[in-house]
Amino acid sequence: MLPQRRQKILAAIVEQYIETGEPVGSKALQSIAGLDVSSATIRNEMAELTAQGFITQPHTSAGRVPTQAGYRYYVDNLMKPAELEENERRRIESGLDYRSGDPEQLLQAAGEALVDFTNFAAISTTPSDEHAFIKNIEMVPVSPKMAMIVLLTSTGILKSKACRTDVPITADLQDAFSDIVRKNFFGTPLSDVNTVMIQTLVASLGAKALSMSPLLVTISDLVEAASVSEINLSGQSNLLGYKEYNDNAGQLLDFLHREEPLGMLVSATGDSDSDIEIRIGSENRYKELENSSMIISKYKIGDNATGAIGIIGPTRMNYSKLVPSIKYLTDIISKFLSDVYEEESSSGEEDS
Amino acid sequence: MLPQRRQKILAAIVEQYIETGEPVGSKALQSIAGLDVSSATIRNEMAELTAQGFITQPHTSAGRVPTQAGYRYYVDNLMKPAELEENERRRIESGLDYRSGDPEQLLQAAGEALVDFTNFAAISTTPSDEHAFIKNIEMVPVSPKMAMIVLLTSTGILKSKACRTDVPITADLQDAFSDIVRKNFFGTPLSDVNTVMIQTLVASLGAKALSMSPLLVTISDLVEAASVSEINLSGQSNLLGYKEYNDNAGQLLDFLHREEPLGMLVSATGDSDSDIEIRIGSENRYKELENSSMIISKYKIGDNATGAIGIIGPTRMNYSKLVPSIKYLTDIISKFLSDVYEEESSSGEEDS
DNA sequence: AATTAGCACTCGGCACTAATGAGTGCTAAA
DNA sequence: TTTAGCACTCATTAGTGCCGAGTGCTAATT
Repeated sequence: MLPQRRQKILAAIVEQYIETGEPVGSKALQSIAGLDVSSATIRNEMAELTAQGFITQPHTSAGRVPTQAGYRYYVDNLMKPAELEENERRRIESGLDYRSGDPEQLLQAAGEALVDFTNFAAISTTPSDEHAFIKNIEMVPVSPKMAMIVLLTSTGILKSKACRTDVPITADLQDAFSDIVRKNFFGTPLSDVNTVMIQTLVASLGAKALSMSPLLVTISDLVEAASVSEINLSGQSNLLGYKEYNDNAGQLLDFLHREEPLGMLVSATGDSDSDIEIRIGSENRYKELENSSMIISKYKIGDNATGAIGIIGPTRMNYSKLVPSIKYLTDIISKFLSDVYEEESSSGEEDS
Repeated sequence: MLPQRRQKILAAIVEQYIETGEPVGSKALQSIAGLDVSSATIRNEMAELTAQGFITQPHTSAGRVPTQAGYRYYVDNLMKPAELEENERRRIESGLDYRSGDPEQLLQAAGEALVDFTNFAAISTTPSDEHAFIKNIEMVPVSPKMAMIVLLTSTGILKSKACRTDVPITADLQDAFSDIVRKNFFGTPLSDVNTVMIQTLVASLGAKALSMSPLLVTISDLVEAASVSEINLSGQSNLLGYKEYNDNAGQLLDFLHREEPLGMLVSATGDSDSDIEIRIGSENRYKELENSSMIISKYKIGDNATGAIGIIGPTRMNYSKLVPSIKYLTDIISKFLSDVYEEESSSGEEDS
């Protein structure tokens, strides 16, 4: 635990640097930190802080800049989350007009809202729920030998895919299909649908197997697509503006463009007790992000389904403002989605 | 019409500059252009070309660079489109695995394919068809007072939206709904569905009006969403790498991020006789694009539905390679989509 | 009349230097 | 323990001179 005065100085350095982006010197601190000591005393303290690794100087004759450890200490011990103002709340809310019931769209919109509000890049995932089950499957003929299969899950995910059948689609075929679907798929957990299950089912169909097979395979594809939680990234171009990325912003954007690491980033959330997580610089484990921070928050639908939403930006970001903003957004999302999908997520359990 | 030799020189300048990005001087041209004349002669010709506005020099002691007019002349008169090699064709095709029958996804994938292939940004629109009609509407209950409405159009566009009803959803309600839908919407052109039509319909329902109204309004929303042709932009971050955008690439990305002008850009396609259009620099009418070129190509589904796909990049792009590539991609898209949706787009007309 | 060799000229880019000033660490006094 | 004072460091900026690629022009050549 740092002595009181040194804490004050560190906090002042971090906050000042976050605001201006310039290294902050002893003179400037004198007036900011509200300490009645001379710049020389502050310099001594700064020397200590430097020795402890909380701040550095970009070059000998410059002011100090927080190190990663400095930010970490600030976030953990010094920062007091700002209270959101009414108009800020409204600004966040206004971004997400929840017209369509589609969770994927809501999360997308939430991402955009964060982008607008924070001027950083936003990342979000659609809900994933290991207990999600199949709510409905419809078959819609679009041409003599072609049908659209539509899948709806208990978490509100809607997926569709065209499917070419080997035989013409008749009313009989449609009836048979909806029969099979009703018996074998309604209420089935997504995780239970796999290649083996489909093959067993096809085998049991006898004469109908030939005509049904492509349709059932399509269902399997759809379930797979619905199981994977999608990751949305938006507002990347905002990052260009920050001078900390200066010339090699392209490198960061390229990194963010790849899907895999993003998944890791988001899914890593969870070890912390609180549901908001701040990762500073190399805490992100990827060296492309060593100058970036993430603030990621989990949302919940009922007790099972979860997803995450957050931002990515330069380490120099206004943590004390952003944390409550993201927390607030997460609350809204949780509420929205729970309102729509929670009720029946439990009422349908009897079915499996 | 420029004299033969001057044409050769202009072509050589354009091609060399496209390749290297450096201003090209008289000496370099001597060896490239395959002309047996001295550099002095070439200089004279270059002076002429400069006077005619086809090339400029960035500064007095530099080589020449094509002007916009120079590119235009090259594209119109000198360029011979490169023959695509087999592996290039494969590279383009491999990008778009046409698994889902969704045109929106196909166009998205096609955009990505172009991004990978060209290293520029790609832009694409989903098909729009003034003769498109409603193929199917389904209602899927998701909770006691909540249903998902799914709309499928004759062009394969699938839209869905959650809808909260004022009264509990009963089997009766569902039957009534599907009855109304069958009678009033199946086969109806999208353009016929509007607020007036919905209101008239609601008015005619009598007792059922109250329970049906929100559902029908949702249909109207969906039709609207399906009518608007969506614009996809991808690969923006590729543009960062090009030195012609150097410091203000962010400005271009911001511009591309706004939707409205993009729509204008794509929809402006059409006056030309061929179905591929090249717009160089300020021919794009937006000053944010004065250093950019677009190559846009229209695809067709049958005779009615059309959309466009193309690329945006710096004016210094390899036109002779890109034009056939994009043409090829367009052909594939047209074929794919026509295969799936053309047949029934005509077979269903009897219904309205 | 067209082409070419030769030459003076232009100007961006690079390397080098000097001046500036913000900010530090250290020492000695309070 | 705090503070005033001072020498020192070093990024930044402006100024200077040189180099060389490439030009335009002129006069000679074909």
